[in-house]
Amino acid sequence: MTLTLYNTLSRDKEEFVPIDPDRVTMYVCGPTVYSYAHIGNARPAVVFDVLVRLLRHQWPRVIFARNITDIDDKINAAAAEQGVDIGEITAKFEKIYLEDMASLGVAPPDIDPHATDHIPEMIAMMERLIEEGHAYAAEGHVLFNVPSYSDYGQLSKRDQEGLLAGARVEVAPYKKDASDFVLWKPSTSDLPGWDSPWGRGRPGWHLECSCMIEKHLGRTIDIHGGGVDLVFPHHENEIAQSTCAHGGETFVRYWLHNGFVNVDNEKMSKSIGNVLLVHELLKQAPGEAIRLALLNAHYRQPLDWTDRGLAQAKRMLDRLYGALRTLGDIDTDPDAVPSAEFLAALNDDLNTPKALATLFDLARQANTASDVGEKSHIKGALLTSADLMGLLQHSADDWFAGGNGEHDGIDAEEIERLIEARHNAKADKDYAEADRIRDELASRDIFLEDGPDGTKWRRT
RNA sequence: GGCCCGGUGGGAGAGAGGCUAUCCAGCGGAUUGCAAAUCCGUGUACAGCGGUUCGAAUCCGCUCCGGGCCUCCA
Repeated sequence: MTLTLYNTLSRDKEEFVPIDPDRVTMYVCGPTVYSYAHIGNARPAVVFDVLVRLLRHQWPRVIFARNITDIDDKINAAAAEQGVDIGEITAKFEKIYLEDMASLGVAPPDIDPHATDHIPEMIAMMERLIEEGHAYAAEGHVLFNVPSYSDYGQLSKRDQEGLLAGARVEVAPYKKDASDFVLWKPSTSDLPGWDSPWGRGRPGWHLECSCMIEKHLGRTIDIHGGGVDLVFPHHENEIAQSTCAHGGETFVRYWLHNGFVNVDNEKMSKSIGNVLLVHELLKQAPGEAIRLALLNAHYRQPLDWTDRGLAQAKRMLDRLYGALRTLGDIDTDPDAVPSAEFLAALNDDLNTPKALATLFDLARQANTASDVGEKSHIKGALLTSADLMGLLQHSADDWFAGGNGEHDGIDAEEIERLIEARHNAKADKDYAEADRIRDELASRDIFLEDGPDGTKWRRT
């Protein structure tokens, strides 16, 4: 099946054809680890996790790298404030990031390169760029000379005049051109630094990705992803660095960018105080519901995060798991594959909302099917399809036992005991007692569903 | 100012010239000891105004409104 992807470079959907079908390469900009991951950090992680799953489904070998930025002025500031080494900050928040993403069903990448492990590569690339006349040293800095690369601006569709007109930052005196950007900057003794031909310093932001891509994936990769806010300047600068360091070779063939997450129609920001952290949201809803809420809109559209939307995502999963529960002990078709409609939706530029619609279609079929073979087939299609989106990763019983994440008190054993008591009451036609037990459980957020196979329960 | 996105029923959200999107919520019915779940049915949706067309939510133009990026940002 043909995969089409919207390429920011062409501003159009293109058929995805890897350079080497036996080695598909993809890189996504990962987090700067200086604090807890918020829901905006989670969107690209989840979205590109779905893309990797889809690529793996259709190509034999996919190499996926997502970096960890572990040297950055925000990290330095946090370390200074807490009086600790930056390594303490980055180790702590990298671990938290990985745990939070795992809660959302995001699989770890094949490679997770760290910026501080690639200082020699960065120095080497800067030396190459200086030799080729694309970069220069000045006052302990190394700067990329933007006018030296005539195609600069191709990704963000900006010309260099426009850049100058829009420049809102005071131009440093050591810059040859106002649009030049920093590859390396000097560190004072109180800041982390590494020895270099230009003195003790630390890397600028953009260079690490170019170096880590070159080292781990190659000079030309198939897909590079990240949030739309990275189009300029980060990705534009990556293109400039890598292309110039590689004699003009194509750097990335398909550029993919996910839309922003807003909260109640406002941009998340510390000053507004509406930054939603993943580890806080996990107290409100299961990780899979958060994941579904992120996949309920097309990845390129802006996503407005609301409590209502998250609650809806939870209910949507209730419906899908409800269908699984109806299927009960039916064996999954061992030859199961994702449904054609589902694959077609995902292959159309990762149309996850449409893919979800096909999942609900399967759920309805599951709820109405009577033939065992048919049920087995539907169950297989539902599970394998959902798996490509990282959904339905639990058993139905576990899902309904879990409720909205954190819950108190009553355990499954006691619930089962009360259900047994109610069953006996019903057998004695003592409906008053049966209803009393139902109400008692309901008051503790446990809801019963009588069915032909006995009584099931769910926590809300 | 430059560049780029959007405005779809009560809510979320696909679709992109003619064909039920789907989900959440609501309402009616079936089913149920009562419920829940489920099934069936139901909702005068495409910001406005023009234009193209046999036919426009979809194409074109204009207007209004909202949002993003423009060297910290996912």
